[in-house]
Amino acid sequence: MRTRANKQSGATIKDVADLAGVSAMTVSRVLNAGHRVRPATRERVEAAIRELNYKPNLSARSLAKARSLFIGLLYNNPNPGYVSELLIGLMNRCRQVGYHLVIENFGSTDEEWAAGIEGMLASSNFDGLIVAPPVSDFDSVMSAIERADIACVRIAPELEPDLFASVRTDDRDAARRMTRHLLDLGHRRLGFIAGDAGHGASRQRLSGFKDALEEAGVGLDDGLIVEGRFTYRSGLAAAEQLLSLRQPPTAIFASNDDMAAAVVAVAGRKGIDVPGELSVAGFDDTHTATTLWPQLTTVRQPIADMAGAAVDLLAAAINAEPEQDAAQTQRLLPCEVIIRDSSSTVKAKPA
Amino acid sequence: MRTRANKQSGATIKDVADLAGVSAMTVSRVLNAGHRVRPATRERVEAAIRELNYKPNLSARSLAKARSLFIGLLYNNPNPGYVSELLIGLMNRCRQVGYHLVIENFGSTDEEWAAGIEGMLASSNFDGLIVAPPVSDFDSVMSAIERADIACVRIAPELEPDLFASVRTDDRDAARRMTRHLLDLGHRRLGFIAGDAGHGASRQRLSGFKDALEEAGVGLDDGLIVEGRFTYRSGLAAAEQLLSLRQPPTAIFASNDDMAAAVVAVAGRKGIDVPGELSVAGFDDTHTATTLWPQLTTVRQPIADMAGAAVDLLAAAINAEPEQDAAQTQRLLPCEVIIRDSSSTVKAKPA
DNA sequence: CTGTTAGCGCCTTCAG
DNA sequence: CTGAAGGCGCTAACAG
Repeated sequence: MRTRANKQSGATIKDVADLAGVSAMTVSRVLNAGHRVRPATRERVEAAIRELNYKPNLSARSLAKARSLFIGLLYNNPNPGYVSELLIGLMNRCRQVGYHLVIENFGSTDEEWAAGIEGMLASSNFDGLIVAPPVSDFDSVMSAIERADIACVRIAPELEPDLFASVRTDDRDAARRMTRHLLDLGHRRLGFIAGDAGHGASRQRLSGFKDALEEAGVGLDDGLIVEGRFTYRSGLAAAEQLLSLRQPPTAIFASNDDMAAAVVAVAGRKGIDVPGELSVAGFDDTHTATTLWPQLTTVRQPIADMAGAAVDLLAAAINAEPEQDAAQTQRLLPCEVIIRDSSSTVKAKPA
Repeated sequence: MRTRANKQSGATIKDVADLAGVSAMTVSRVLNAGHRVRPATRERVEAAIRELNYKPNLSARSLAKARSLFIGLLYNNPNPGYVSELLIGLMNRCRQVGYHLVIENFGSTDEEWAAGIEGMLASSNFDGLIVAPPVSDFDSVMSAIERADIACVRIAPELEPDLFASVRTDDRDAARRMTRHLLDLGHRRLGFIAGDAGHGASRQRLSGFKDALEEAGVGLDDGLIVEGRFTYRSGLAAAEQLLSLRQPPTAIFASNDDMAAAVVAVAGRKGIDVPGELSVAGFDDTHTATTLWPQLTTVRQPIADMAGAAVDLLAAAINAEPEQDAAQTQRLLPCEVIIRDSSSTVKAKPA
């Protein structure tokens, strides 16, 4: 016979109950770990579940619990690497926790979102929302969510950090540690390519760079700090500027991988060996970091961890009693410094 | 008071029925477009739906229809750009059609999948499966799905093309058109960097290149075809080889963007201007294509279209009567040739 | 600790 | 063409 998409393909809670000689309710209880169940009965039920390879029907559960079990992801991020890792992290954790993830994307500007968000909130029934940057800083979106009184977690928000729970990475600390790595290799003339000043992460990374220099008692040379715009092309210009200095740096720390890749390219054109004569470090550990040769020493954001934390936080918010709007939790996750081939100890330049 | 995750946040079918002065059944009918409903009644119902902003409860619908409304995506692809675009495309279409997408990933080898797939098929209840490459060519996976008798669509399969419905891009045609673009620019000495011969797309792209040459009556010079392995580093070696030729090509078509980026890098080191003295074309339109400078002329796979087609095909398969296992549909989608800054007309080399 | 009762919101089936 | 009854699988709420 055909089994495809028929009734319940597997066993139902009733089957398990019968086999275990208990009522469906008891099975439900061992499943949901709420009420206490006598160990012996629990055993029998669990055995029956295994034997029948019973899997609860999510639709039925969701219907009975009056929870959609759906989480919406509001996002719009031009960086595919970030998105895919985020999505995968979110989905994995969602699956573990029993939620399903639905993607929503209304465009790239606050205005476009403003047009769509209200309707979405009214018509979809999400148990909660996870908002990725930069949407997590779109005014219209966040206030619409607030009005709708729906559980929400923001990822890497920059504005109003107390609005909803949030998860973010510690970019400043990461930049500090990467800089220390460069210092430990013996470098003293360190160049830094910042991102656009308007970007919060940009400022954090620069601060971390300065922190490390200060801690190490290495003087800050403003001429060695140039501003890029996170693009490859801006990195080209910045690298050109730094490497044309009368006394060029022996190491350059770029605020993202694209700009670091540009540094490697410029060095290549100028016949400067990386990492022999110039160490290069990036930030983000994107595809290019390992694509490039030499592979880039860079900072890896714990995106999967962030995703997991976001789901957990959201689940907590969904289950929390609305009355107790305790202070919103904020999780700060550490990044990882990944040392690859683009950084090495200072070598005497064979000028 | 609190509306969060309570009962049904919005209106139910009953509310709509009451407002329209009909029974719930009638509402259900206009919703599901099955049975005929008198135009006048339909009107009233639709008005009520709009007025109440009614959205059917998916869980209830799924429960009643005995369909999970879940689609599993079996995937494992190291390329983040591909994954994220695919995911987004799939989810968007799924949402339109009323399905939910659940990701499954058991690892990167056929063996790892073999270990997990059976259990998954037994315990999850997907209405259907979409299988992305390279999993779509894992023997153990495909035969397990066949045994489980579950609806399935494969994306870009290479082996046994008739097994299940499938969607793929026409890489050969795309390569042919890109090559023609280069020929149209006046190039006659065209270099080609192939991917690993084991990869089907690789062979397709090379064939397309040869097709175009033949059509244009340009002789094939085997010395101008070198094999890479789709990696940046292998592209470096290939470019080095091509550009060291006594009579180097004036244009190089690489089988993917990473290798094309490597060509640009090597040209840079050698002081060869791109596109002034050398035109470069890639394939895939990945992030690097636009990150790089000059931006890469490349081929864009219609990934979102493929995703949409895959969902549509799957929906059809799910709703089809199992008896009528008609010939499996295969959809072949055209790619787009994207002309950017890395290709231009031949210029006299200022040797 | 466990069972009973009564739905969740929608759709199938069968009457009108 | 439309309505009434019943159930999908599960879990609250209340007994015992």
